[in-house]
Amino acid sequence: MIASGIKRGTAELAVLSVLESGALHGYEIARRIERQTKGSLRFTLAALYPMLYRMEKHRWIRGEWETSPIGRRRRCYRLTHAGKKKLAPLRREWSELFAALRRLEGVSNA
Amino acid sequence: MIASGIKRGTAELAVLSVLESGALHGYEIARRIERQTKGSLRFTLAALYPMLYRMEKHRWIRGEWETSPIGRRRRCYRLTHAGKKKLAPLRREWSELFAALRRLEGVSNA
DNA sequence: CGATTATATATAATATTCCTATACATAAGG
DNA sequence: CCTTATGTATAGGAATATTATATATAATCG
Repeated sequence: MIASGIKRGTAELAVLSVLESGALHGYEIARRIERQTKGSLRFTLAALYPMLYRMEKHRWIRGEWETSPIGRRRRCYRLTHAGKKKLAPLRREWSELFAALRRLEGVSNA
Repeated sequence: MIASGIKRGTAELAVLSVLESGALHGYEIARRIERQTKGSLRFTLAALYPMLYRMEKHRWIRGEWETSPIGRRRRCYRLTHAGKKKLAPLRREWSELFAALRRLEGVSNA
């Protein structure tokens, strides 16, 4: 797993990315991030929930309570229009960071 | 410039990277990072100095007071053996983070 | 000749974002 | 019955960046 100090700031991008393909609830968001990154990126739920609340406050996502097939209540989040618009510049900024670190020879060019 | 939330955690890698090619003092480290990344990555000196003290405490760098040609006192830092050994795994971890974000389609594959 | 910019280091107060620990509640499997 | 999985939620703390401030000197510009 990638150390906490290094992955700092990635949660926002990760959440927006996994929500792009459809609505998910918090617990499932955590699993998707872990699975899709093959375990490299992993967030505790204690980190994820406050992040989701912040993002909802910013109007990038919107949560709705629903009931699962077995009767569990859970909060399902979907990207808002503002959230979709936020993704592109966020990705650009991350790409720029990677380019900057490559220029410092901080990471490989592969 | 890349926003603070995103670049969080890069300072350590950036400092080690610019020190790899030779000893530098704090003020110059800040300039090198900014110049080499074409302004993408920029740290305030108030962030850099405590970072240098931490890294010296960890024995990754060692500082020595010297006097510049015009008589200014400044603290010159160079990588220690431990600091050089730290760079490789740190770079691997950052590469792994980039790969993880690409798998989430959070950034371009370019 | 005075003001600003550049050089150089240092600390205090604050913000953000992650962590561990804890709490609650239910279902499924061994 | 006990553990693991499913779900959401908050408290307390750690790490790393920010702005603001302080000190001190040299160079440059109007």
